[in-house]
Amino acid sequence: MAVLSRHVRPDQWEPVGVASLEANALDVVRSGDNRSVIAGPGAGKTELLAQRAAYLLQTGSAPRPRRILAISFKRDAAVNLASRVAQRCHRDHAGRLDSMTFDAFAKGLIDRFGQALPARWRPTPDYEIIFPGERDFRDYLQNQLGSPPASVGTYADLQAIAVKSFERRHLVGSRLPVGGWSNPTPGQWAADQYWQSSLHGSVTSHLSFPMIGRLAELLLRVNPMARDALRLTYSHLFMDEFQDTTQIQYDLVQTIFMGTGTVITAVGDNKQQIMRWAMAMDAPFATFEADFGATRTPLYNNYRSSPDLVRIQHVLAQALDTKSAKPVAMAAGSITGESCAIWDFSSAQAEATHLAAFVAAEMKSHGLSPRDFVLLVRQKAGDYAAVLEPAFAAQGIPLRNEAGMVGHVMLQELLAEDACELIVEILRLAVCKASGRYWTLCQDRLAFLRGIAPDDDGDQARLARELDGFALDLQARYPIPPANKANARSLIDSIISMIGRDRLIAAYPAYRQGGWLDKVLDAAAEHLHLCGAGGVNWDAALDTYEGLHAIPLMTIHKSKGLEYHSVIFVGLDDGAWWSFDKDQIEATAGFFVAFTRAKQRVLFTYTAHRGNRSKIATLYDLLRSAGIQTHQIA
DNA sequence: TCCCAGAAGGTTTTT
DNA sequence: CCTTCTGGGA
Repeated sequence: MAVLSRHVRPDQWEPVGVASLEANALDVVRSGDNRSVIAGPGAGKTELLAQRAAYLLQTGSAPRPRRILAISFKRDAAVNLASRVAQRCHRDHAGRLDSMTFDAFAKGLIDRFGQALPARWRPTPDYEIIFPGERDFRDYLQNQLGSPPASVGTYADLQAIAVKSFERRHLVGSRLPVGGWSNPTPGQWAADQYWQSSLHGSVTSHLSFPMIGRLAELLLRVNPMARDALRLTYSHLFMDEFQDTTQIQYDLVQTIFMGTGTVITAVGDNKQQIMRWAMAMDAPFATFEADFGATRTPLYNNYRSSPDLVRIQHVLAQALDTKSAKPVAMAAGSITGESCAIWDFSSAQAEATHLAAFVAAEMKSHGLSPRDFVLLVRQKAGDYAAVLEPAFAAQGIPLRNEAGMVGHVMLQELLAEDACELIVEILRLAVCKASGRYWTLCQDRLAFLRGIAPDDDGDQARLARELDGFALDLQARYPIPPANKANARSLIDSIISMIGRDRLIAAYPAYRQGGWLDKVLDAAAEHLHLCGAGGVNWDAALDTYEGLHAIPLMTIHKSKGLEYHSVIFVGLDDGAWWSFDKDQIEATAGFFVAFTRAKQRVLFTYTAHRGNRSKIATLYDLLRSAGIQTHQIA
């Protein structure tokens, strides 16, 4: 791959690392104005941003020392974009892309400039972060609020505030007034009381991420110096998954960048908007286009799914947006027979047995791995896992509930933790036979943690010797995986002390707060000892640890952005889709997201035992109108 | 302490 | 849609 640090002329720039881009994508890559890119599933939205970053950096359209800011929702999306750009660009170029989550961006602003906030809104420098579940708005509203002044209202007015919408509507519902609310409603008064006690009620302030977002917006509104510094720093802004942008995020971006020369590219798919219930804006694209004079540019290609699945997707897409254009299927189909069907079962038990046998048979006959399949559910993954897991185990296929808890940490979260990744890499290096690539991985990571430059041969060599010695020692002490949790924990502790706990905390700010690092390490120990049980060897234990040969089970929401050869949606019934009437568009969007994860095949299962199919009849009608058959299986 | 009726939850990310 | 929690009363 061409990795150049000198500039390329814009007219000579070519996309890097992909065969081609469709015309509109290339247009967006080279654009110099604000764009909202609406693109369906599999259109290559992240790839478009990666190519645009490469173009701007390599042609000098984002001129040094100015930078590109890429804001994502989720950590993995932010990391994914950064690594794609790093693959395509010289280190000097890639280093001018700041790819981060919205929350990391807002927190960074508060950490840098927060002390410049007016006293009434100023958090302590060592403020703590409050996560959902660590606060109780019900208790606050019912028990901790005093009586309001007569000008605000009565005690009964306060009790009338809905607990469920207090945070969304009052606490972080709108931009914060610099001098406080001048004529507060009962809701605003209660919100202000909460703000003041969170900021000034104890030695350290306690803030949630939505609150940090609101404070960051206020900070930049009242502090033109900080705001101008950002405008000057960033020549370009990317926003991924824009359909799920919240008002808090939008307001911050608007305060910083509206009416400036910073060029914004917002990318997403309004047909995949499934977060409105969690504060996402109603029509973010239209608002953005109106406020920023952005041009809408759709993408038409689908690089993910077979032509037959793309055809069915289009039927669903039209239910969400009558004007949606038919995508161009770019991937080939590989399934003989039905690429989509509805399977009826007499019981959840029969369903589990049959699905497990089906997956096992498909793996065998078509050389597929369990990771080519996904079991999707609407909600309560644990309930489904309880029935499906034994059936798949009977076929020799482990099932992994991504939302399952290991100790106090969700499995999916645990495996994505930096500390956890490092531990696995070091274990692989030390105890596995084919450990080649882990040497480079560990060496790079440890060099980063210790601040050793890539070209510092002396220190790099010393690090390599230390790693080598540590690996030999570990091999000798743990010839087989640890048999109990205490053993696993002491193994992990010795790895952590080699890495350097302080260095870990310094490099990853998340470990600075609370007992998160210890929660992660404890969960890692628990998981390691469970995976090593039953006298398996190290390779097998670590494969299980990483879920390499397990079929994943997850909710639709967790599957967003992922893709699989075959999608098996378990439970297409009224029970699972209880909220269907509340917001039919959003529910159908969820259905669309589930369907569009598949590259080759989608199966829906139903059993009357779990519920009817009258409330969601429109979903069944859609499938029927796309020619999909229902089969009574067992 | 138990029972009952009505309310609430479920689908999420983030250092 | 079904399950679990909550508060008030016995």
